[in-house]
Amino acid sequence: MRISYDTNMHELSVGATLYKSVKRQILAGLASGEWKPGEVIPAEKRLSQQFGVSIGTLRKAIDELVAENILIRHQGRGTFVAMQSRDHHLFHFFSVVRQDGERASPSVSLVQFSKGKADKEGCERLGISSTAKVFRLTNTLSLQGAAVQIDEITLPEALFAGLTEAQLRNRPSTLYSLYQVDFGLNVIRISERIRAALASAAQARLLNVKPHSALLETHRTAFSYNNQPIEYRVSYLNTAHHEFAPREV
Amino acid sequence: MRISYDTNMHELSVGATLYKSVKRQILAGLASGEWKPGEVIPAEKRLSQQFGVSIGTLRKAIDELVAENILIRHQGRGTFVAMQSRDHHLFHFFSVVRQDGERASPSVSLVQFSKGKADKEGCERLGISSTAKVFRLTNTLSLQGAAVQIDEITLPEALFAGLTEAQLRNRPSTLYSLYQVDFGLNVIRISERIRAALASAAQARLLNVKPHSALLETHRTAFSYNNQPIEYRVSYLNTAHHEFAPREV
DNA sequence: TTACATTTGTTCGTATGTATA
DNA sequence: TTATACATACGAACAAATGTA
Repeated sequence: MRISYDTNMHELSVGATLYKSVKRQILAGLASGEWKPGEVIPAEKRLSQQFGVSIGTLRKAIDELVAENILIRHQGRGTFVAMQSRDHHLFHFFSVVRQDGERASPSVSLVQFSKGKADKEGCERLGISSTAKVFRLTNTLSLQGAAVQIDEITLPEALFAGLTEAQLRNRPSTLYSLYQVDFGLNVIRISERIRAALASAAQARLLNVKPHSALLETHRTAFSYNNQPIEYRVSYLNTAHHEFAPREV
Repeated sequence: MRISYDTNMHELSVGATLYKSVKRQILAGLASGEWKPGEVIPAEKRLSQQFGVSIGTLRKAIDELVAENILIRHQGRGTFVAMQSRDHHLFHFFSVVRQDGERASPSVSLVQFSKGKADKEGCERLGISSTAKVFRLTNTLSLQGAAVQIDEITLPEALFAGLTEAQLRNRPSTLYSLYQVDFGLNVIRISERIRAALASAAQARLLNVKPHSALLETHRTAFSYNNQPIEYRVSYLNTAHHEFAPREV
């Protein structure tokens, strides 16, 4: 058998290999909302025909997406778009524990909501221009009744068009679930950097500590498919009775 | 073409699938020392013949071992047994980066070495009695010439019998390499908790900061096989120009 | 309960591309 | 240049799990 590869047929210009191209096309389908979390995507055979590649190539593309926890395969049932439930978001992305090791889910309270421009670092992390409009919100997180963390969150207006304060106050689940359900934005990865800082007067008031207490300052960028940054947040944690617990390695 | 699968030929009794069986056989070769860290293993074609499987099946077995960082493939050169080198320990367990994101390896300086008893938390983390003897050492870590972190390390004497100050000062590589080479203790997992703290006078002097500056305080327990704790350390990081970078999730 | 269609999982073998020594 | 080794791609056959008629 003679096999000839006509690369032009498959638009291989960027990622160089065919299966990477297929992977990108599947990711595009996810990003566009064509296939939503929890739903089943078309069968391998059908997708391979649709993309004009062999079943093996299609499987290799899906293999990588499964390894990245973006798709989930069930033999005999199909391949599904991974769903990030409240619990997933909570225990996957919330790393604060009590000093005795006890984990609990925080109760969130919105203290400020406005529209404006992002600061310099926010623009960089979100990959937006310094003139772009953003939503800015401030939350306090309470554990066992006491406020222990302040979250200052920046969201690009281009991605969260129409977001309202009421929407935030009335949301039934986590913020990341709201991103998913109301805006089709799935947080699949976060990148964090942690520093120590001294509490400002305003922070001290919110957290009920003395000014110039030591706080844990975390800068987080949250990404969706295709490494698109969708949220930038700076958090301030009172570590008098709680700690930050990174993933074990 | 007629394909018949004679499962008995491949000893599939345990892992159920052929490639899993091949994977186990490769792992056995590694454990037996047939192929040593840093060495190249036989070519895929040769291994597939040796195990009596197709090249695709052999590749699938190796795929998983590569994903687990047990083997490393180099196109055109061969497949190598992964080595846990200085760099592995460094970049796997050292999470401090400069605020511009630049990573560098720290230069370590021993400032104190003694034998005594562990504090309460040290005893708990190491699972030893409050009367057990331990080694206590204090290091400063410098990046770009300036001290940025203090490490206070506690080691059970039962595991590190005969450890000397000279041994620590003259070690050619990382501390964890010394554990491995001189005491046969492999650090395979660490558990950390992070707080913010105010610098004491002594800490301020070592890190060249003002007393009551904010420092990042990390409590780490290092484990060997079978979840045996072998080291407890408390670190104090000056985050004026550096940050703690957890694994991305 | 059984039979069947559908879907993913595993295995085979071959051809060709790309990187390295 | 040549040989070797891994990387990508094709397609076929069969196995196992699942849901449904």
